[in-house]
Amino acid sequence: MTKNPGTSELSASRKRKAESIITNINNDNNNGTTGQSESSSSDEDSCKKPREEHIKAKISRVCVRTETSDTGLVVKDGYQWRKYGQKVTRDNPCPRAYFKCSFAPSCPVKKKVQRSAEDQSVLVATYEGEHNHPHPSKLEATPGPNRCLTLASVPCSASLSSSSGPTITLDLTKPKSSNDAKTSSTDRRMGSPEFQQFLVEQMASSLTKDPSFKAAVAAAISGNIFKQNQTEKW
DNA sequence: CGGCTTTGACCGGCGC
DNA sequence: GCGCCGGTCAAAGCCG
Repeated sequence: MTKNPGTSELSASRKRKAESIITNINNDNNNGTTGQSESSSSDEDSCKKPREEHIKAKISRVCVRTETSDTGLVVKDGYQWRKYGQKVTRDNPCPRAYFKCSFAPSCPVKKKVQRSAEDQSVLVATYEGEHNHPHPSKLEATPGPNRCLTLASVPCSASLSSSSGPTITLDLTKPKSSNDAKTSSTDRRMGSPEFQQFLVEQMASSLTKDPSFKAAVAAAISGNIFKQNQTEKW
C-alpha cells in the first residue's frame, strides 16, 4: 500500500497521461491550413482502424559512409531535421537516433539513423514517408546550374537489399582512400566493374521511379560536397 | 532569449 | 498474462 498513492504525483509530473486527454480536442484542426499532403487521408482520422498507412509509407534506406572519426549520427541530406529520441537497440550496440523533419511541422517524414553493426563507418539512415514540402535548400539557394548534381559525380555504390526495399549506399568519404578501405565485405563484392555497373543501373532505375528521393540523395551529396568545398577550398 | 540536443520515462505491440 | 523491446514524448540543459 505504500507506493500506490505515490503514483499520483508521479503521473502528475510525468506528462503523457494528462496530456492525452487534451490532445483529442484539437483533433479537428490538424493541418487545416495546408492539407495538400494527404488529401486522400480523410478516412484515417477515425483512429479506430488498424491503419495501413505506415505500410504504405515510403521507406527508403540510405547507407552513408562517413569518416570513422565522425562519431555523430548526422546525415546531411539538405533537409532540416530535429532529433527527438535516441535508443540503443538489441540489434545493434550503436545507438539509433530518431529525427523528424523540422522544416515543415506538418511534414510526416521520419528518419532513423544508426551505424552499421558490421561497419561502424557506415551510417544507415532509414527514411519513412515523403516530404510534403519543397526542398529547403532549393528555396534559399540560388537556382544556379550547379544545383543539378548527378550521382556519378561522386564515388557511390548501391546495394539492393531484398529485405525491405532498395538500399542505397553512398560512399561519401574522400575518394583518395576508397580503394584500400576493404573495411566491409561489401567492398569486396563491389570490386568487379560489372557489378558496379549493375548496381548503378539498379540505383538509377530505382531513383528514377522516385524523384523526391532522388532529390534527397542529390541534396545529401551536394551537402557533403559543399562541406568539403568549405573545408578544402576547392 | 530562442532553438536544438540530450536523456529518462512512458506507451503500445509482439513474442513467449 | 507477463515481460521485452522499439518508438515517442517532453522537461531540462546547452549553445548560438
